[in-house]
Amino acid sequence: MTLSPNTFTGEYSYSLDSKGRVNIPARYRQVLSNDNKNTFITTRGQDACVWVYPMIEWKKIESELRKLSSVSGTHRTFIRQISRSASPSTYDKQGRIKINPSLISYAGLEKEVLIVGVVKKIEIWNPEILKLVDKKNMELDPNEFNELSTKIVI
Amino acid sequence: MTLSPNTFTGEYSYSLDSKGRVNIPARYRQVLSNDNKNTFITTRGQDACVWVYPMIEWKKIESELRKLSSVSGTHRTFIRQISRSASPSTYDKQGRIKINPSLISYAGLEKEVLIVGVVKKIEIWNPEILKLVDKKNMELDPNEFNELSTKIVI
DNA sequence: TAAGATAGTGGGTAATAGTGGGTAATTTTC
DNA sequence: GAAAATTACCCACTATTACCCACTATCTTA
Repeated sequence: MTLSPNTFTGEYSYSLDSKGRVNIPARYRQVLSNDNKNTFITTRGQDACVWVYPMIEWKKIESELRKLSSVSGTHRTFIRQISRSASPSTYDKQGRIKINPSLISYAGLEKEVLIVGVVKKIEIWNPEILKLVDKKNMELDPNEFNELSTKIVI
Repeated sequence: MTLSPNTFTGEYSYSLDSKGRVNIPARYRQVLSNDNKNTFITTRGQDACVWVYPMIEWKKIESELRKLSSVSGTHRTFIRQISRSASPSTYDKQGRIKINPSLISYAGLEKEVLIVGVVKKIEIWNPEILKLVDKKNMELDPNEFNELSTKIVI
């Protein structure tokens, strides 16, 4: 099976163990390009979840951040917010990465987690929370969906 | 784990000891390029924190300083401000650098400090103060902030 | 469907990282 | 130039992490 490199789709139900480790689905590891060196960057998602970027993808963000100036207060704050929660994690022989305690509590993760591929990155959710967020979004944003449909054809 | 050299992300809670030393997280030391000779430059941050530059990165700022006439007024003031309180510090065998008393009082540091990687440099905060600053920043500039995040992160 | 291979989970242990403090060397001050 | 203060260097203890091994479940293939 050869899909586009560094592209993630589908969802998987996995478990977060007592040491804060989660397995990255084998399917996802298989599509990683070699220049990622088996490393992901975990960070806070916009929603209440953990975002997991393949290293290569994160480096693009990093280089954009490097271009911002520390003279501007807004830029400084922005860089800090994005950067502080980002930390690299190379997966072990069993394919697991470590999630920081602060990210675990931010995303409200418990033993059972849902891993969702969202094309360029991976999201890790507490399944209960995702259910709620989904429900809320469906009700709230019909306009945005319409707007999206003008941009993307499925 | 192979990240870009001299690039810092993530946050760590460490302690400032009675001799004014703080540990530089091992992760940060590992990504330092060799030409830094284990040396950082500490200086006043624009916000109420201590900025810690790898020596190489600092040298770029120094060369900006030499070109003073060619940069804008605000930039010039900015550079002068951080330049005047800058001092080098090589970390010891345990990976600790020394922070000047004047910087400690400027940043209001106490025993527990928060070390934040902001890409090109490292910030050292009193966690209480950062919390307040965060809160204040939330109220500022939501537009510019959103613009940045849609452009860079999503 | 049986057997081998692959994937996911749990836990033990050696190595590394962080913290505190002592002492000798160096610098500062009177 | 001597005393005091500061600094640099070293050692030791503890907590944390990374690495490894083993077991079970699932998937694949003959």
